[in-house]
Amino acid sequence: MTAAARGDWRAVHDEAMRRIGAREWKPGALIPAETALAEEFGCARATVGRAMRELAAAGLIERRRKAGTRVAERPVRHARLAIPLIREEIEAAGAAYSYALLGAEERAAPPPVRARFGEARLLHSAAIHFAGGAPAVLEERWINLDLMPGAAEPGLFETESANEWLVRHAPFAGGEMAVSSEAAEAAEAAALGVAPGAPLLAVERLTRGPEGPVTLARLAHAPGRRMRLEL
Amino acid sequence: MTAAARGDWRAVHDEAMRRIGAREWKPGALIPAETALAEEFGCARATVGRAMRELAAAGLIERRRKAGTRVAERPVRHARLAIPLIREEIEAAGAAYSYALLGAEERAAPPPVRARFGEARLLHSAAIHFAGGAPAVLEERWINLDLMPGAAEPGLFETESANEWLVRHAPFAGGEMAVSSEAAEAAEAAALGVAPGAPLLAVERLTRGPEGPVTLARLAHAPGRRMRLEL
DNA sequence: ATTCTTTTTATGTCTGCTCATAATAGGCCT
DNA sequence: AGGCCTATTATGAGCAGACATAAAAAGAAT
Repeated sequence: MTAAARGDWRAVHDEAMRRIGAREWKPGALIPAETALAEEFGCARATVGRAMRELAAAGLIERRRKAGTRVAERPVRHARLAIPLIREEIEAAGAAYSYALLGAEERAAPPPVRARFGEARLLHSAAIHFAGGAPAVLEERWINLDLMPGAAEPGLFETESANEWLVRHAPFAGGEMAVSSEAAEAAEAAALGVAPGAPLLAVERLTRGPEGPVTLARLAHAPGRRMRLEL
Repeated sequence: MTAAARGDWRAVHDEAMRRIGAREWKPGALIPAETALAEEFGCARATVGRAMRELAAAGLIERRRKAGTRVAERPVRHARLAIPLIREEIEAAGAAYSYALLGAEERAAPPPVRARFGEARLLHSAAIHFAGGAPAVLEERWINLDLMPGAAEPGLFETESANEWLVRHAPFAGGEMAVSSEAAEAAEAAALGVAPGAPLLAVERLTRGPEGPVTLARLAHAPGRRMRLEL
């Protein structure tokens, strides 16, 4: 019969997922070829292919030409973290957002920063984000002026955070992020209004454009703040 | 001419990405319809569709039937965190892995845990993961015995961590994760061999199967450990 | 037996074409 | 104006057939 309707590849996808979950297709084992599955489900090979592509993207199966498709030995699970603007994050929590720039100037960077940007001219900025008047996040940032010369304009980050300006103006091609827990140093503690040694959630984020690294930011979150991810 | 070769949709994808990055297609603006792009690129509509589907999945564009495709106002960026087994994470860092079970028993859970599992019978377990002999991660876990009755077998987690057993046996349908920075409490500090109040990276992870919540884990990472994500 | 070459095969992708679906836009009636 | 109905249209999905590509398997040559 006509099959199709409103989601044929999804039916294949779900059934395959069920079989994997039910161990009908065991971890590491080969599963039938696309042509065989197409015949079994009474659909075109492309439709099975679509379902399998989604499963592969989710890490549930591994596919190789000629070798065939096998169930992932250990499904590599991924968690997704939505990266909101800090302003939106704070406003979503129902608190009033405000922002204060501590400084922005072209400056020579320390070696660990230089290592990522090479010989580029760099703008350094520091700022605090407040939630309901209380300091929530301390932001320290380096911006590649060779790639983003517009960032050097004086007073640019007085009212809008560097992050928001960059989101609107910087091309994006990828990046990395690292999260750790660190004891607040004296300067950080003073800026955030917490005791020295208080546990901060430190997020370091390097953003790359197609032509190279654009910005490196370190966000120190005050104790009590959480990052939520989905998996 | 024949075009194609090894990735025609990828060429469309990359060119679209370039135009978005270069603001040739402005945020919020409609972009040409699939048919128009297909003509421009000299390929089939399905090929353009494939490229656009990937861009939509990446959050760069938003598509609606009839309304057309528009560039996302503010590209929702997200970072991907690969969730490895703690053993693999430690071994990948070049340290010797070992593991000690502190206890595993059926137990009544405190209200915040009950809130997630409802009336299910729960197994509680606690364990430490060592990297090169030094405590690295303290793991406290609740397992839904109604969904995973096999977890109740005595001695099961003596040599293999609950996490590894669950990865192999528990069906997976989704979950949530939260990361925060917390000061080590007395008991945690003693178990991890750090000073009370030391900054720990606390990861709480709830894993759901198709029939309900399977396990809730809290991993307290010793100071100095980092979580790396890609964006 | 080992190494090189050829065949085979499963996936990856493209093309044209058809139909389905959702939402807008326009027309019609009150 | 306001509300309802219908036509239009961009995306979503499917099918059959074709060719491309990578890798395994089989065969040939040393």
